This record gives sequence, C-alpha cells and structure tokens, in this order.
Amino acid sequence: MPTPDNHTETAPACDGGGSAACEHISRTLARISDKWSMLVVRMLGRGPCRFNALRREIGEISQKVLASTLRDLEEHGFVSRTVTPVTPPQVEYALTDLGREFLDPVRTLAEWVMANSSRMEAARVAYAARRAGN
Amino acid sequence: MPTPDNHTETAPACDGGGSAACEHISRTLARISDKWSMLVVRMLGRGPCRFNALRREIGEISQKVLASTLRDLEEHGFVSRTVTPVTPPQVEYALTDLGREFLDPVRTLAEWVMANSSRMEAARVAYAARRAGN
DNA sequence: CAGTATCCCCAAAGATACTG
DNA sequence: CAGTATCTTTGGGGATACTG
Repeated sequence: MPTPDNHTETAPACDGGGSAACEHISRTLARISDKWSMLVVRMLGRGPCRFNALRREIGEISQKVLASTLRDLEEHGFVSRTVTPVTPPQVEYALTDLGREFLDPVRTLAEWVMANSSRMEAARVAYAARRAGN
Repeated sequence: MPTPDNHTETAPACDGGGSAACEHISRTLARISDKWSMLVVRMLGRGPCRFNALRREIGEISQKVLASTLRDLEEHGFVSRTVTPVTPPQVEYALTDLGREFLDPVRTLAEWVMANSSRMEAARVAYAARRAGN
C-alpha cells in the first residue's frame, strides 16, 4: 500500500466513499468474497454449527483453510465461537448480530447480481467474440 | 472445485441465494474486491480516463496489473474501452451503464461498512485481547 | 501511448501429520 | 472433536524489457 490513509480527503462519495473508505470497504469485501467465506456464512445462516459438521457440509475444504476462514470471520465480528469444555471438546460457530445484519446489504448486492447476471453474461460473450474476432 | 453445482437445491434464500447463486455472487464480489478494482472503478466514477492517466492517479500499480484489472472489468461489462486510432494511440476507459448501476448496491454495502466500522473494530480489538489473554 | 511478454517472488491454498 | 504445525504447491502481483 502506498501513501494510504488519505483521511483528510473530502470524500466526494461518487463511488461509495473516499479513498480511505475505499480501502476499508475493499478489505471488508475481500473478507466475504474469498473462496470460502460466503459459503461458510451461508451455512451458518441456517443455524449454529460445529467445526466438523461445517466441514462435512462444505465437503472439500481443508481443516486449515476452514479454521482460518472462521478465525477471520470471528476477528471481524461476523461469527461467534463458543467452546463447551466437555470430552470430546465441542465448539459451536454461529453468526453474530453483526454478521446477520451484514447479510442485509450483501443480500441487496446478491439480488442485483442475480437480476443482472444475463447482462453480465452478455458482456462476457461479447468480450470473447471481440477477442476471437480480432 | 469439487462436486459443486447443487442446482437441484431449493434455495432457502436465508443468505442471499442458493448455492449456485452463492458461487456466482462470490465471483462477482471477488471481481471488485481484489486489490485494485474498487480503486479503478472509483477513478472512473469521476469520468472517463486514459490508461496512463489512470496509472498516474493510482500511483503504484504496475502496467500489467492495471491492464488485467481493466480487462476483467471490461469482460464483466463494468467498463468500456474505446480506441481512437490516432498517433500516438489513445484509449479511453469509462464506466458502462451496468458499471454505474452496479455502484448502487456497492454503495449500500459501503454505507453499511462505514456505519458499522466501529463495531467491527471493537470486535477486532476484543479478538486480539482474547488471543493475547489466552 | 498503450499495451504484451517474461521472469521472479511471496503469500495463501492445500495435503498431511500430529496434539490437547 | 477441534484444531495447530509443517511442508509443498500455485498463481497473482510486481519489475523489467520490448512492440505497434
């Protein structure tokens, strides 16, 4: 990152925020748009779930990656982790209020994507044709 | 990708879509949440811009990465590329209608992020404390 | 000016093994 | 069960050089 923290900027909001905001938003988007987070949040949206249950439902994720995905989501306050000290250990993951509220704007975006997927697909096809043609 | 395409699913929409939709949305989010796309879209939101002007404004991006970022955005129909065959060559990039409309839901999400950044920061601090304490 | 072509590097994904 | 530790692999980001 270069000269970041452009906090003094006036933030024209022509795009959803100033450049500092832009970085912040980009980071938040990155958090949910990595390979697994959406899927995990989706599973947890159905209700609390334990580590291996989650892993089984997702199917092909490695322990390491699921663990780090959950850690990231927990760090950002979207997911809670509750340990019940029994044997064998039991750990329940669930969406927090913040995580659940976060689903609102995500749903808005999701709806836009679904509504406009044909336009995006058309653009993709047109682009491919343009490339092939050239 | 493993056994994906759970197309037969009933899509409870508890999270913004079914699992096929989830993949689709995740991919779209990924497109704008990579290291540079938001910044590029932000610049173009202010008006059309040429390659090197864009590069200068962003500052520390490499040619290769800016080119591929623009190609991706063009492929997805968010950005248009207009070549004026003069010497030296002149290429103008601009947001398409689709790109501009896309900013709406993104702005919604951006506003949520800004409104809740303190909660997220608090979660981050609490998480760090928990880790340090343990 | 606006790129493509090449090579390098590193962070993150993945596989595997081990532990409280 | 729920992870961490370790090793390997991969591909995106970056620097540099070249071209229409």
